[in-house]
Amino acid sequence: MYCQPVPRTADPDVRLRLVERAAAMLAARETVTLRSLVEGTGASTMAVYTHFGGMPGLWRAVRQEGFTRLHERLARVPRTADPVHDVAALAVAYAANALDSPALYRAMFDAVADLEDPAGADRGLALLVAAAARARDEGRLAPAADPSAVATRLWVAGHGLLSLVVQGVLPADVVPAHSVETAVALLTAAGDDPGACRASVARAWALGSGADTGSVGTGE
Amino acid sequence: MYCQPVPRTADPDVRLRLVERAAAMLAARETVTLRSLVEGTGASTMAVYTHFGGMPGLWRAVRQEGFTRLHERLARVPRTADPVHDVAALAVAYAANALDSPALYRAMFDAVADLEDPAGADRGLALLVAAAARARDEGRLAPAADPSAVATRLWVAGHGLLSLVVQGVLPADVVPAHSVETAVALLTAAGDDPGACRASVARAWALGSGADTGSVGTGE
DNA sequence: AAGCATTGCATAGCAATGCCATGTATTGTC
DNA sequence: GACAATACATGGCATTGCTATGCAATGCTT
Repeated sequence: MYCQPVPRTADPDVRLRLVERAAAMLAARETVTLRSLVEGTGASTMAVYTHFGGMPGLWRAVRQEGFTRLHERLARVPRTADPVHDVAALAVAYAANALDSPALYRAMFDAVADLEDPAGADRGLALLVAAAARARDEGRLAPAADPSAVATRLWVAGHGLLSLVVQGVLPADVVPAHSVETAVALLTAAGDDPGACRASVARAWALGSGADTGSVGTGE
Repeated sequence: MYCQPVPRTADPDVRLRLVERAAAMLAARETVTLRSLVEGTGASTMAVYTHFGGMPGLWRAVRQEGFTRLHERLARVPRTADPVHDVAALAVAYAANALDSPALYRAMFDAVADLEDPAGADRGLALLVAAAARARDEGRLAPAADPSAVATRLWVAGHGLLSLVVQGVLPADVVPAHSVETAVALLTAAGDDPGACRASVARAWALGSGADTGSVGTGE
């Protein structure tokens, strides 16, 4: 294969280009191989080795990019006067992110224990923990409720649902109803009033479909 | 590589041998390649193609075997007078199965939509649905509760937890506590009495650690 | 019982993959 | 302006999944 002699200085950031191209190929359902990845970028296969040390390193960077995008999306969720609504809104954004790029979501959790910056993946969860803590502090959850535990349960349940949807086991249209029921169960168990809880959670999902946080249900 | 001229008749079942060897290699954390798989079985690489059509077919058979073993384990869970306890006992067996062979569990859900017999994977869930239906019929859950929906929520949450544990994101020792809290929340939301529900679920997990259904907590 | 098609597999070789040794061009520094 | 360091292109290597070919054993047919 011939690579045009692109000037050295015109090299904004090969790392970024390669990671984004890998993510784009994932989204396009193309198989990402070393050679198919560099094809079209004007780079040779060695670029992958100088920047990532090999294909495992590239995948690590791709997963990191996935968690970065997830965090950015979660951070865009506005804070309202209803903390339980905000907890659910974070779940909506999480689901929308996964359904918008299911292949990337799969790749993220393919070897999620192997990341460049493991703390980066925790930052998203931290937003959920903070929202849960606010719900407790404002009296919606029981004073003894552990925000970290509640957030973890929500995240674990959401991940289970989305990983199964992303793999085609469950259809995408079950996500809202399933999420609402599970979230209401977990948050009610944490002390919230059942009726108020359902209202808050349902409102987040109703708003989520079509809002700028990304619509849920247009996945795959 | 030399393969001893084993007599043709002495061929109990190459399919079974290959699938079991693949599962054993997964458990031993060895990478399963076409050649490393057949090595030691006295078979050549062609056996994989005559029986499975290729490596994807082998993996399909391995996943099927995983779901078969899971179903056998779930079917061994005895039925007691407490249907909510039985629901939780199925969850205990499910978790024990996953933690006993984490690599197989990962492989099962690696492409779970691609199975020889998709209905085989549903048979395990059917046991959980039946237990939930009994809990409703015996008055533990609300009459309007949908056993299928309740079972699915339990399974989805359990899968989320176990897939994260199996990948090293969460430690295995959080499984019992997390499972109890989530199951109590979901079953209480379905209508069970909070106190009775917690007692039933906690008893199942207390018995599960060390019973012949397989101990939970000795994973990896 | 002899011929013959079928089945199951061993051998060997192919294309593609990830990886790396080597050489080379560009950049920054003194 | 020489020099070291960096970044990358080239080419080749081992391994992977796969398959074309041939052979041996089995079972059916007559």
